[in-house]
Amino acid sequence: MLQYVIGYNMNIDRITIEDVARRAGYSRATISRVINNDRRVKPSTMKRVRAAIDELGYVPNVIASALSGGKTRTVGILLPDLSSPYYSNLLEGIDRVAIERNYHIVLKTKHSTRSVLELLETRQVDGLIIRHSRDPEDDLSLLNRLQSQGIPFIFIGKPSIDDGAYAIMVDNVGGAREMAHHFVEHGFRTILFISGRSENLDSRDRGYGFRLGLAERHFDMNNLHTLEGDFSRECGYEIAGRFLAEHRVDAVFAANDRMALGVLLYCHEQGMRVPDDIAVAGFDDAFFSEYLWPPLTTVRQPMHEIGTVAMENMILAIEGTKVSTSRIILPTKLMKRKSCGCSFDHFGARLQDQSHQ
Amino acid sequence: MLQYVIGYNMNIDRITIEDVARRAGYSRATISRVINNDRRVKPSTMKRVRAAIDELGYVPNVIASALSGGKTRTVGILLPDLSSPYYSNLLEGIDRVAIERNYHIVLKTKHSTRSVLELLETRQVDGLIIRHSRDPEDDLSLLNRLQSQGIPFIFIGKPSIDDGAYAIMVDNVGGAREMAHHFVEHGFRTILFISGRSENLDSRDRGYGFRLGLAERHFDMNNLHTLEGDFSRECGYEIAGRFLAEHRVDAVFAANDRMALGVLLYCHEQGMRVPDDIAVAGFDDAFFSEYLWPPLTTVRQPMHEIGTVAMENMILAIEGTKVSTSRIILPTKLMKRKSCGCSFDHFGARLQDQSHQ
DNA sequence: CTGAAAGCGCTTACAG
DNA sequence: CTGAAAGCGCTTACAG
Repeated sequence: MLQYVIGYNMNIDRITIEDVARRAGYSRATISRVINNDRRVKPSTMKRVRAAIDELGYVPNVIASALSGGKTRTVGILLPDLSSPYYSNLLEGIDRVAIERNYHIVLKTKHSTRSVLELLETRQVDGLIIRHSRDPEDDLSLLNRLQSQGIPFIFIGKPSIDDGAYAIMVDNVGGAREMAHHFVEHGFRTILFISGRSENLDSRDRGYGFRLGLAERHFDMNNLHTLEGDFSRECGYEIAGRFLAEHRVDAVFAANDRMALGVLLYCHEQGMRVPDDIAVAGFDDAFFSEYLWPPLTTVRQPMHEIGTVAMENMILAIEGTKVSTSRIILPTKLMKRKSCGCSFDHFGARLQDQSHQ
Repeated sequence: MLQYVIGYNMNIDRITIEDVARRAGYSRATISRVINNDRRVKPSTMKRVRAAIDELGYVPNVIASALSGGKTRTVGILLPDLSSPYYSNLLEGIDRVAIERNYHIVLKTKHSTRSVLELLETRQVDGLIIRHSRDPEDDLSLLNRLQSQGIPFIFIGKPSIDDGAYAIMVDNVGGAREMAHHFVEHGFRTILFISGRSENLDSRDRGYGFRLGLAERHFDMNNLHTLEGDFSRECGYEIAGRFLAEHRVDAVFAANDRMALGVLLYCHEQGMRVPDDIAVAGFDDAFFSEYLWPPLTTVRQPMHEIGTVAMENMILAIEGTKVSTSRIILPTKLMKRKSCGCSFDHFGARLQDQSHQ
């Protein structure tokens, strides 16, 4: 039987800074300085202390360190929610770097702002990576706290505050522009673009990039129709229904994959063949996109890389390194699949590299 | 500009146990006892102290608590990996309870066993929820540590050690049995079952349940063909190719969704219509299954509920409550979608409830 | 460049 | 039932 023996301090005599001090012949203070890379310690003692640490296999107790004002080697990750699998790649990227650098990550969702404040107050985390939700108001008290306490934080996506907050973003403009070029290569003459809400920054950038790309290829802009959606599947379905009943276009580009999915569903229902009768593409490369029928051509956000870059920069900030830029924009990748008219077999992903290039 | 002001203890004078003690007119020891629900304190002082805590809005510093042998209100979650979105619902379930009960969760993957040991040694976590990977060897040193230190741990799925370890499991037998009944209702006379590896416990249970269910409905077992797969998409594709080229069956039941996906791909390639020419079903209700074409009939593992139940029991264990069973089995749910021949519109999920019931 | 000492905010035998 | 005191394992001004 599993025994819930609790509370007894069965200390498997852990090696402490005291042990190292004795072994190395220095004070605890010096050992601490070596651990924290204090430049004031003489190189030779540094060496000796390090040797003692290795011999004993000493690992600092971050709990004690945190309590006395040091670091915890832990960073908090704040996500809008966990219900959808949208963030698994992001998390994996973050985790990869965490493992490499021996950091811990504690996961929080937007529902627990109070709990996040507690993390900060008690110094349980050294920094915060924030993927903000739609509505930025939530973050305000949090941001104040972060700024006043001088705790490093990094946004994933456009930050909800302006003044130079650190952020990792995605090249929405470039991604949509590339899609536009690809559409023109396919020879599409009439196109429907379904945007997100007009106030949404991602959607705006994607719309801008798409128009830019079409213009560059001398597409007749009179044949580009634009309708405003809200990023939901239902809305994609509805707009497709409303528009396609009366107009005919060669292709639809939705500002995200969920709306593209809605369009696809409408087409199936109406017996329109994709891509033969009409091409469809989206943006995000969401978790479901390659499994749709037909597999969805889309613009991949490099979520994994966003995670690694965010975490790497977080660690730099925590460890006090000056960072030159406060914003980093990562390139997207056009995922050509069947829904735009490119041809692949049923294992799609496998043959991805064959087309164009 | 974001300022990385680090290391300065800008203590926004946090309220400590000392403040509460003064306010309530008791010693720090007593306050601590109240916080930890020590039964020895007199009800009346309990009341007074609680009042003081409320008035001051005091929140204990878990870091300090941990250092002196108390709890951290943090539980570690150990996952095989984060690369796939398989665990997002599990995480969400865990998180929901964590929020409710004011716990933190720190996320770890199998690649960082050393780092998990560190968490345990320094008492950074009060307990561990473990979703083990295929190969249970990894866990051994970890398990020893857990048992010798008396730290509560709970497995998701069949545990890799036998002796009564706490585990939350899924009713593989019941789920597959229900699928068998459903197959018979559809009138299938010849069936191919693709199992997982013979040593895989999940696969065995599913195979057993499926045969059981067929037998119960007087299915002629001579018309059940069984082939061994390995849970991969490629293998499902291959086996379908090998078998269906020479035999004809009414339906295929794969022991997991990835193999069912492989079967689907093969059918598309060969121009076999699903479900008209052949029905296909899987097990898991993986993240992609409802997005396949046609949407895949499958057995849902209640991942969200597994998460909540695991976390709830973890907290019980941490807080020293005796728990009567060490194993909990949660029911599955048959997700009837188009691939088995049930009919739905393209929003599948929406109409789910209409059939049978 | 290094050490002695105070302190971080709790918990828990030990007395009473 | 409650308090005084020691201690958890670090960090960091302050001296030297």
